[in-house]
Amino acid sequence: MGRAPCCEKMGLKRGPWTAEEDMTLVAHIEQHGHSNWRALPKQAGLLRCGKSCRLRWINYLRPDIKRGNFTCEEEEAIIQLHAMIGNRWSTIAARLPGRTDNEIKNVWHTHLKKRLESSSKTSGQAAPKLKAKKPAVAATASALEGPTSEPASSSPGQSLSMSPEQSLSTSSATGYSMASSLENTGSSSSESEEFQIDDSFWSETLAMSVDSSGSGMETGDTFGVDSASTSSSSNDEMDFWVTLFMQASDIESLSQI
DNA sequence: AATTCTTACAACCGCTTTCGG
DNA sequence: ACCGAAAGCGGTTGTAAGAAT
Repeated sequence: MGRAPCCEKMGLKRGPWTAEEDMTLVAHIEQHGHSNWRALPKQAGLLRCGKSCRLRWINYLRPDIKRGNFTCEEEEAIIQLHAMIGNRWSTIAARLPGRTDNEIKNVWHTHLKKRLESSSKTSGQAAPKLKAKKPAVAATASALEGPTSEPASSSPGQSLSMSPEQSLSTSSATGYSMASSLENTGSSSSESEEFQIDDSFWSETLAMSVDSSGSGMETGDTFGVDSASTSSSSNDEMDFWVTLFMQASDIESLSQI
């Protein structure tokens, strides 16, 4: 089937967004919504393709975006979730209110991954501290951030309600809690191949877990997701499995004592 | 002070999935 | 049931800013 080109490239602007474009996009979405991304740039008078507009809105201009450095809890959550479900950035992002899949992906590739790699090399030793991150660059957005925008440095406890005990007790310094606890259970799989769950697993398990989100576990609370609570049922189902894995990890780590 | 290297992040690309006719 | 359009997603790239030399 003939796939539609991602966008007509003729005359459309690319590259970094200007503050003016941002304001135009925000104003248009606030007024008309974004029911049709394809048509939106034309309606708003932007020389961008709809895809670019959508990305800019989702990753940067949305009012509920939380900017600023990731908290330890958030990083820990990313590491754990990634160990469980792999590169499903949008799913991970759904667990971290205010964070986008793109942002999480970037954080993973830029330092979480490196941190894990270096700590696995120096197994047992604490991962070397990464140098302080530069303050979040919000060049154009800073001009847009109104009084309603969340401060860049929201309180750690606020972003994730997962308690330190919950998040840290299950994890070694490397963050490979799930992997290590599974290995400890006798799983012979190596670190690289542990927890390779294909999509069929998730589709099957999610299909089986209908209504399982009400199983008494505070799944939403696990990561303090208020947005997730209003999202699709598939997120609830994912909640269940995420929580299940984390609890299993807890049990395993307890059994080691 | 100038240059080079490294890091962080915004944005793009292309594939897959979903939806409507 | 089929097809095409649109949206969603993850991988990758480009580049600005900071650090190191």
